[in-house]
Amino acid sequence: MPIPTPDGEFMAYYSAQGLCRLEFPADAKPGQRKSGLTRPSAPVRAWHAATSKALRLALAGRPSKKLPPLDLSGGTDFQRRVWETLCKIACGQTWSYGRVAEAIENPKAVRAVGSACGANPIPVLVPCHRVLAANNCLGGFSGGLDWKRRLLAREGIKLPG
DNA sequence: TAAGTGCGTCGTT
DNA sequence: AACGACGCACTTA
Repeated sequence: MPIPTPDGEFMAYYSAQGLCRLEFPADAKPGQRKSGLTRPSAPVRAWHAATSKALRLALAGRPSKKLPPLDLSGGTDFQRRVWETLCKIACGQTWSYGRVAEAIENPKAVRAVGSACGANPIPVLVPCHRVLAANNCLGGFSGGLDWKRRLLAREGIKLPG
């Protein structure tokens, strides 16, 4: 379901367990089919309201009080451990990939942590953008580095350079 | 200091 | 067997 924001229209997808995917606005919107022939179920509508609110707060660089239930069952065990760890990073804070690796008690799996971040199905709400490389430099971002910079800037985080 | 190279390491495909 | 959203040690200029 679409989520209009000042930064464009995000797309949220729900499973029976909760929010399972969040997509950045598509820069080009070709055959945007009008979905929503059926009205979503009551729980999904409630989840979507929570998602929308949390997303708009996050885009404004503010911590969100409430999140919808997240369905992370799409990932492997390792990925879920990483994603759950990401959720512990407070707004306005940044961790290094190495610190995340330590947090999941697999300190040498630094590079694998990077891969897991890249596979994060719910960017912004699962704050993979708060993970920087060891030298406090940007690293990468699945949605594009410009997004990562913007999100961090709005949380008041300054980057070298 | 800044930029480039090489290698260790590990989960995923 | 190959490939990364890494980290570190170690050159060069």
